[in-house]
Amino acid sequence: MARAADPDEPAGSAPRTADPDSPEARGGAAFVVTSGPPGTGRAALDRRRILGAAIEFIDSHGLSALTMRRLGAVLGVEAMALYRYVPGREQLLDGVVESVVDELYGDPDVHMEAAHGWQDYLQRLAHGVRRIALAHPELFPLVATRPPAAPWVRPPLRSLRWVESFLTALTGSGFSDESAVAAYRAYSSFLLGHLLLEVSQKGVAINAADTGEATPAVDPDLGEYPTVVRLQELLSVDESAAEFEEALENLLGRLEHVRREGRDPRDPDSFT
Amino acid sequence: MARAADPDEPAGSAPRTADPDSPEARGGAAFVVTSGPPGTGRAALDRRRILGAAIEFIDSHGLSALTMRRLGAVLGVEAMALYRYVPGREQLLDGVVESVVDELYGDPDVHMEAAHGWQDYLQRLAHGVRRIALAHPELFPLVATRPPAAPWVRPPLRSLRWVESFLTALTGSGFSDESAVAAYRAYSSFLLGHLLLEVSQKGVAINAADTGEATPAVDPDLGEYPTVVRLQELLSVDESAAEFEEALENLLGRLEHVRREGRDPRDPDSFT
DNA sequence: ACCTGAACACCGTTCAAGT
DNA sequence: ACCTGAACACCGTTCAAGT
Repeated sequence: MARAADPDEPAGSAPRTADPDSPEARGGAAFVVTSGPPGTGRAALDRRRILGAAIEFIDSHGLSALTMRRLGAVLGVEAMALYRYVPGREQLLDGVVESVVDELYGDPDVHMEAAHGWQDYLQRLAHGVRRIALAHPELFPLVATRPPAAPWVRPPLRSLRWVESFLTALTGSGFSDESAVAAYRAYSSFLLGHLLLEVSQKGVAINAADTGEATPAVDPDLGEYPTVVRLQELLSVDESAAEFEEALENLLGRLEHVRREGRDPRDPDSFT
Repeated sequence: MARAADPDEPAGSAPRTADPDSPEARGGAAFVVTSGPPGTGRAALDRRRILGAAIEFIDSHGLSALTMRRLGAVLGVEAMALYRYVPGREQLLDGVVESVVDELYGDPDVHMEAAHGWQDYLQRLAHGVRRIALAHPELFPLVATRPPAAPWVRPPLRSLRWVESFLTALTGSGFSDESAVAAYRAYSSFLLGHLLLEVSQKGVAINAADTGEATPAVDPDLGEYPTVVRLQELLSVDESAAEFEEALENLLGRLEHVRREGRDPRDPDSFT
């Protein structure tokens, strides 16, 4: 009988209280990660292992549950040991984001450079980023939202390696410098908007301060919004994949226009 | 100067200079908000006043600095007093987001319904949202990222009132139900992607766990990225306003196409 | 009716100390 | 060389108590 019965709250947002007695549970038994055969988890600590554990932890418990102490527990170590490999929690998160974005390099469907033309390249890159977003829905808001290394680096393509790859592919395919840069900007905005909303719609707590709460469910007084009510079924249909495809093709078409004109896409008749 | 909250300093734990007795200094003098003539700050506490103070606080100190205790201090009250008006910190943030989004209703340039046609309406609405984003750069990531009331509500147009307004305007202007919904989705993605990136580029710590740190500045080994180096100046030019305009007009053009065809915008020849 | 004091169960982080 | 114990300065939140 740890706590007195919750006084109210129909949708109890009660902070998860761990059994204060059990020393095992100190780090939160609910957060123990299956670590393979006994002994496996004892591997030497290093930065890569820590980042990997953090990613796994966020994927399964949400960002807000990630605590230095709990991450240590998952790795079989006290929180303080992590500071030998990572300067602090903020930098840990930066490392996690970098790590996740770098997964793209291991993606066999996304080869650098444009062997089959720039449109093919941007297609594969976009789908690679989308795969990452869907694989780490709890993490993608972080990718979208952490301050980039430089002001002109735009999430989600937030590593210089990808910016370089993008720009060389385009300038090497007939884009002027100006239009390559403009294309980078448009492409980033497109990816960020679509993927952030797709990931959010998937119902994940796309939330910087995630409470681990379930879906907020429908709303109270829908009576005031007749059109919303009438279209509710249409609104609930998930067409993300097709919409992503369509918007991507539209964007590529626009960029092709820009490329052929060889000038700035803000020019009024680039899109007439 | 004045960041008095420094928690560390190698010199060990010499007794903090701040007088622990003084109730004034408890919340951290660095966060005291000028509250007009003496006595003004003592106004009766209520939910609206609390939300307003929270918005002001986030605008000037960043999200991560917002603490129940500090917010209480700003309002001349202990943190515990806030719980009489707000269930907890998470719900405070939800209220803040709702509050900020509702600023749109007070915007004289954004009237509901489409007196001058749907394109004019979507134009004004987009610019209204953009004004909000730029007015509250520290807050916009929260608007973008908090879980919406229902899965089909898409930030940044995250109030049912605006969804209703959007959908009735479009269905009343010749859009089929399907294309009105598709337009809502495309419009949301466009706004979210562009504004999140614009706000981030403005250099604000567009950061859920903002450290109050300065800009990360340029990068280390730029030598490996020759194209980035060559285009760095172009990359640093801020063309956000023009890019927003261009992308918005392009989107509206696409939607007009969809409207005239009266069918799904995913149809392949909507955009040829 | 409205606010506070004191307390609880956490945090991130430091540092001397153990092995 | 690598990890831990203990401590510090915070958090959010509860609840009985004050006014």
